[in-house]
Amino acid sequence: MGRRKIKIERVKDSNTRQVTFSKRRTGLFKKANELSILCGVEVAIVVFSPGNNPYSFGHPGVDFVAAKYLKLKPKRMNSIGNSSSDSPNMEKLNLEHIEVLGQVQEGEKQAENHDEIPKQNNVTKLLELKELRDSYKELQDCIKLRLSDIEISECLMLLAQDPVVGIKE
Amino acid sequence: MGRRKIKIERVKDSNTRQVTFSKRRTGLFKKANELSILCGVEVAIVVFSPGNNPYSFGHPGVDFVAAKYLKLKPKRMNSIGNSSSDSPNMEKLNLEHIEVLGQVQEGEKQAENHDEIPKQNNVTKLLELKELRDSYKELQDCIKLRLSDIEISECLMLLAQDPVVGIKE
DNA sequence: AACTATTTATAAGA
DNA sequence: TTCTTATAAATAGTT
Repeated sequence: MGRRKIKIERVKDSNTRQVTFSKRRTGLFKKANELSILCGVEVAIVVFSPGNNPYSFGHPGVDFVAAKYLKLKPKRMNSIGNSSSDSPNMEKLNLEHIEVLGQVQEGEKQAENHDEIPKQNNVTKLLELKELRDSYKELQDCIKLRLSDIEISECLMLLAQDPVVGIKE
Repeated sequence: MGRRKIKIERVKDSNTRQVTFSKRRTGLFKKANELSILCGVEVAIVVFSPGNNPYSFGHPGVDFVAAKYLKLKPKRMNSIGNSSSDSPNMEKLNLEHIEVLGQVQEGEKQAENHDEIPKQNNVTKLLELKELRDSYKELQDCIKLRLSDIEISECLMLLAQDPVVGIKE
């Protein structure tokens, strides 16, 4: 859409990135405004700049649309402690979650115990933070792994159910 | 941008309006996605269709960006929210927390995308994915809760270490 | 859902 | 930063 075609990937030069951000943010908000008028609909956008400054657009207002959207969300279910699933996969997944959760909490409890020891310097705190960070990393890895498993199994299932005859594109 | 130039005003024909909405919503989300990648920034969009159905796009997630945005508004916060300014370590921890949450939500989004593959016989799998998302949410909540505990305990420790003589601001 | 004539957005340059 | 402009991209009306 300019003098040259560009790949959609992070712009390397920080200055160019800021310029691109300004131009495209303007374009995005303009499009959102047109959409809301043409179709008579409510829209809200929030975006943080490369420098982490917030910019927003909303019709009739960001807060209004956000509130309306967030009201829809309370569709919460309990699945960890309460195995409402008959699926063996889910069962395994839940067990795994519980296990990881336990590990995380154990790590955190250790950190808390260290708190009670007469504090001397930042070394203890740093260790705590490191532990906590490691716990998060572990949890994150576990979640990604389990998600991959589910995704793969679903792909296989789709293929089995509905054999590929032709692939478009 | 089409066969003819149009005025930016509410499209009268209801059918045309719905078509315009679909096309432009797709375009808007695509632009938002490009912006977030090109500039490495966080963005969230919520829009309600002419039929009042919600559509959203977000990187790393609508809720994530919304929460970050809404946090900016309450200028007055107490203990937990402000603790970061008293402790460089806490700052790092908070950033890490945000990062991890973002990555988890990114994983969730992948699951959601698979959700949208239109297949009728996948009810069971879809339910599993739904539960998976819910359990992730629960995990997130749990992590947030534990993090609050840690924050509180660190605040108490800092106070014990360094009794407050004066409170700035 | 595709197609395409046009309009619009924008990348690079000034 | 703001303007210019060649070119890429989006889309209005059509099929």
